Amino acid sequence: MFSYVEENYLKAIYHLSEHGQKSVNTNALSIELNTTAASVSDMIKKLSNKKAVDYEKYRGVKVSEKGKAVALRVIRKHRLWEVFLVQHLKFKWDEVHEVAEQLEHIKSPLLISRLDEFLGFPKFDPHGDPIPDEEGNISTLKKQTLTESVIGDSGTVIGVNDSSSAFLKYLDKVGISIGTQLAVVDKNDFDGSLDLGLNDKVITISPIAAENISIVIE
Amino acid sequence: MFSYVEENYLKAIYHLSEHGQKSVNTNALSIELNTTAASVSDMIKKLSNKKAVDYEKYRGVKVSEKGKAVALRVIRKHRLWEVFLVQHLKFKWDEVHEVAEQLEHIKSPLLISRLDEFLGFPKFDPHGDPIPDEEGNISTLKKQTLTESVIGDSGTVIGVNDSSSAFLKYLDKVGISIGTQLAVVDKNDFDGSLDLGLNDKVITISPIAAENISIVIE
DNA sequence: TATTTTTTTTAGATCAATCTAAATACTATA
DNA sequence: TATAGTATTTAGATTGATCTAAAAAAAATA
Repeated sequence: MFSYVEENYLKAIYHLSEHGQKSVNTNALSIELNTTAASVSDMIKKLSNKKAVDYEKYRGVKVSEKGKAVALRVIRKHRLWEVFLVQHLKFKWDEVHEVAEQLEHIKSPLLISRLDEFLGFPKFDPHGDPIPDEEGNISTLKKQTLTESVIGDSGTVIGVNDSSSAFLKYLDKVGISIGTQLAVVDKNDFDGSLDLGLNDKVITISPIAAENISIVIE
Repeated sequence: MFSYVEENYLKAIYHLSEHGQKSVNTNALSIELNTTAASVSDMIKKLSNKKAVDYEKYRGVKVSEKGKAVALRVIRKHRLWEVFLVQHLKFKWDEVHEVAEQLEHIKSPLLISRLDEFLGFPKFDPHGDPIPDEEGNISTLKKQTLTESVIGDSGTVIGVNDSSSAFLKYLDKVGISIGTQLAVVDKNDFDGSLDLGLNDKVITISPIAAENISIVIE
């Protein structure tokens, strides 16, 4: 139905439009996709004929409902593969993008539903971005770093922003991993450290660690 | 270096030539690749310019050392992904081909070496075909069904030819899975059943089960 | 061996995706 | 509001992969 290239255009339009809200101009797309404005113009015309985008000449472009569904399916695949790469193949969170860009175009609904199941139906990717479900529903929960959190916030760890082995080893030692439930018990202004409640105990982490741990509030 | 399409041609040439031995004719390739003889002619010329095949007009084509290396890398990826799909995503052995045809073209050496490690460095895919290593070395061990085995043969289970859930449940019950070491202790001519030694015990399986279990002799 | 049949290659076209250069439309500013 | 500047689209070409139809070579057969 949609080619590899068309899928990439729809994904880029969806992203640049901030989830399909505002319309996207040709130049922005040509930069995002590393191509020329002329090529973008051509492709938009094609996607418009296929009813995947709403387009008025010189006025920019938006994804249609149909195009949005395509984009969300591709994003879902991208993020599920990222989870697989990080959690099972020892990729660092900053190494996954290029490979996921390829894997996201594999066409097999069975593959993706099985992968989702294998991964335990994750709701966020290793960067903390939400994974759309099969119907394209996407969580509006926002990730935040522990630095941004306030006393009383409690939620689930969904990712880390530093994937050095030193940091990962530290996280392992203090008992934090993806999925860990925790609460911000206190913030110590004098040095920026945080007291976190996890399970029954309270641990203290440095501001540097806090900056690199992302949670979603539930 | 080589496009998706070029990789598929090299793989097809390698397969039809029986591991690069005999030369392959245009018509056979056009059937294998579901295309026309004219297209094949064009592409062979291109691959010949890239030194991936040895080609003389009207005389057929063979993979060069370079082309063989490409083909083996693609085959390696295909078979590793098949193992993943069957062992971790619950695919039946006869459902994997189409998806593996796509996955085999993902370009990332890191991905493949990590996948290999994740899978435990398997030597055979779920169809019993050997998986080339990173250097393109490929086992010459031949798979055989237990039906073809003779008394005294001992080896490792590398695949099953029936992936019905009934059969898989049966295998689980009798303690046979991929990787199981077993020996053919006896064959009972009157009903075709086999006595197998595995671990310390001896079990008897029907000729139907024997037909559907493949091993390699070590 | 001459002729027919089959296989393979070439010639020329098409399609998707891209490009450069030129034309056109919008926007900002004097 | 005219005009200079920027953004966008169109025109026309290119590249990779494919096709059909015709020509050429090889193989089979009378």
